[in-house]
Amino acid sequence: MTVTLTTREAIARAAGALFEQHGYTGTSVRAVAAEAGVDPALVIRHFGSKEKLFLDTMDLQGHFGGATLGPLEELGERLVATLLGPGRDVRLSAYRAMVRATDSELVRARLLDALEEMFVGPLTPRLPGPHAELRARLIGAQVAGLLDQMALVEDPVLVSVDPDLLTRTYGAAIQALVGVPDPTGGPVS
Amino acid sequence: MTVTLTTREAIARAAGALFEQHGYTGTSVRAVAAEAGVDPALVIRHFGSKEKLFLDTMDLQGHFGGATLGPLEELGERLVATLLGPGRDVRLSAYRAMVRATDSELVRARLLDALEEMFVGPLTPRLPGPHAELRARLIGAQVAGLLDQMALVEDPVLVSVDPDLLTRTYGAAIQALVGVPDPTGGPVS
DNA sequence: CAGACCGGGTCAACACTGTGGACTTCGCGG
DNA sequence: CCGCGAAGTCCACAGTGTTGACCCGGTCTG
Repeated sequence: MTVTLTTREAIARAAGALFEQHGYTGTSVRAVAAEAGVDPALVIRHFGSKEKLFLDTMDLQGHFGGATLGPLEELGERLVATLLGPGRDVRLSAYRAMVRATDSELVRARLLDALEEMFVGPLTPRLPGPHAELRARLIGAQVAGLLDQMALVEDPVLVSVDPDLLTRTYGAAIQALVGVPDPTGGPVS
Repeated sequence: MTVTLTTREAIARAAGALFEQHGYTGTSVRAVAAEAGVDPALVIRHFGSKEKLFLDTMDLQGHFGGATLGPLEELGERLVATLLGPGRDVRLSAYRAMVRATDSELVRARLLDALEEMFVGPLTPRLPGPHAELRARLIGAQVAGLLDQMALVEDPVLVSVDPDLLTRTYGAAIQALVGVPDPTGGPVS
């Protein structure tokens, strides 16, 4: 319960909401300013540019927090389950806004950082077998692919399919890159 | 060798080049007009809007033409190999431009169409086992994920890794969704 | 043949964008 | 009390997509 709100916070809050809702190009600096009850030039003065405002506002980190830590046998399923679990809409919105803004090199760098921090870092030392780092990156790619179809393309089949089925099916595909067999069987079991 | 070029063709050609090079928001209608030696208002008159010009110009279809047709045992590898094969840069550029423009509902619909035409349609009747359609869609998601990391995020490791290794490794992961074992062994063989 | 129509092309304008610079106002330390 | 820096305001600039009015050449019709 923040009773008072510094203008900077007010701007950041308004920006976060609008960016998630309408994307990067879809929200104007003037709209953010209006929502925060502030002069447009002021938001630039505080954050430097619309791009920096976007980066300061959106945050992907921590969205897959503990999912890479548990037993390797169910890593695939756990990743998908985390993706589809609580906060799913926020995750999808954030990813959508970020990817659509990849014109910006800073945004690309941020996404790459997120990949390193969420997948490559935690997973590379844990994966058995050769090319562990490459496989960690490709696991990230698989997760990105699912996010893609759900958040960007909005495939109606995927967004409405039974989450458990999706978790088992796609989880098994991810498991193929983990290199540790899933005790529950293959994707077509 | 087209000796003469209708203005409409000239505009489309200029637009295609600029969109691939600088993306949707990165290229202005005025820039396209200048490149085509034409008045900005004319390109709108011919194509209706910048959005429609983009859609008329970019084309994803046929990029995975025959890859879904061969034997199922090597489908995964064949998909990745096709992706990385001749025309790779064009494919990546087109995908990049399309995804970054998914603000537009028309662009989303087009991407969804491409998914249906390139994966769901050809693959669903061929995949053995249950949930064939879902698995076909998820194969599309996997391909999209790889495209993502290469074209959008531009992961330097993935773009420079040995294509054969990438083909084998990621191909095996896709193969897990095909449901037919790859005779060459698993991803960590 | 005159006149109407019509598609292709030009020009100026609109409302909007992100951003920079000049200016005022306010709170605090010397 | 003075001054100084931060916070906030206002206006202007260059650029965006798009529109409407206009023109001009050819073709079909009366």
